[in-house]
Amino acid sequence: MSKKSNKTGKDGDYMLEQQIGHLMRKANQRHTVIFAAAMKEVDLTPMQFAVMAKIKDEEEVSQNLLGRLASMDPATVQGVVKRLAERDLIAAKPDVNDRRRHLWTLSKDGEKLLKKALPVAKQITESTLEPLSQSERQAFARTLKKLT
Amino acid sequence: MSKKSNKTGKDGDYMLEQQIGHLMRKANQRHTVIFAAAMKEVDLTPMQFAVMAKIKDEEEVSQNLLGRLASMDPATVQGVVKRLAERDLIAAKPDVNDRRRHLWTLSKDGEKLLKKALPVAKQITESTLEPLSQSERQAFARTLKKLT
DNA sequence: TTTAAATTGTTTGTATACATATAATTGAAT
DNA sequence: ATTCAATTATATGTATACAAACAATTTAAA
Repeated sequence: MSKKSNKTGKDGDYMLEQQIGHLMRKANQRHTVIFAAAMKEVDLTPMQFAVMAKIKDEEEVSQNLLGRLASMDPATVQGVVKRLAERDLIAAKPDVNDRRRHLWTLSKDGEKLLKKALPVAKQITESTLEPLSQSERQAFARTLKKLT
Repeated sequence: MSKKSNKTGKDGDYMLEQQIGHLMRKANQRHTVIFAAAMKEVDLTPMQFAVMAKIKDEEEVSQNLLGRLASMDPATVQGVVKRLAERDLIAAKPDVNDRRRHLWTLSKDGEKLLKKALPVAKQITESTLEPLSQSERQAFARTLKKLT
């Protein structure tokens, strides 16, 4: 009666290993390990790198906008920029038009480090997707975008 | 020359929104929101629920094994069980054969709560996958398992 | 058996992640 | 122009997540 592919076992049991949340979490864990290993030299976390990449795109960004661009909470982005600023990789100037805002930019060191980090980041994406065929990669990305 | 589907932009620029790590992170964020909303009444986080589901499967488990079963660090599982134990949802007895170990079991309250949480968890999986067709769901799960 | 190696659990420190609350400031509505 | 609402950044508290170091104990090896 019950099929082999049931996600809930014969007694309606919950099978953690079959749940999509668990699978996403584990895939993410693997990606995080790959990321940390590859970025060991430049010493950037995924979110630190994302923030720097976004500042580069925008040239000058307020902290909140930065968060929205990188899909981060205002409270979370606050800590990320704080740590990057402590390392003098980014710096903030006051916004003359809006005294609430900090406008973040890359420092010279930040630009230099990001230049080193960018090809590493591309390699990380490649390594993460390595177990998949080209068509699987495309389907995977398409599916993830639907889940956003 | 450069194709529309390039992940790196015309100047070799890094496009955060196209990177698989970013997409996985955002999909996970959405799942987390769905989880928290659905589990609001029983008040269990994803990891708290996973730990309880695994204890139910095993009847009695040591803390470290619990972590391995739920793909958690020993240091992380420590905090999760601590918080569940504080709520008297789980309890530990010493292992007579190995004095290093705690054997965790569900309490009466824990069993009762888990019984309420299990159908909610299934609903969470369903809601998370809702934007996908049946075949997309299967492909997605298969792909995630490859990335594990 | 005694020493060495591995396992179990704890602790500390760093980094997200997000809810909630707050102060400062800006923009909109009247 | 004044009040009200929205926005920006900060601060606090809880919950993962994992590296690194550690004490207690068990297992394996010599």
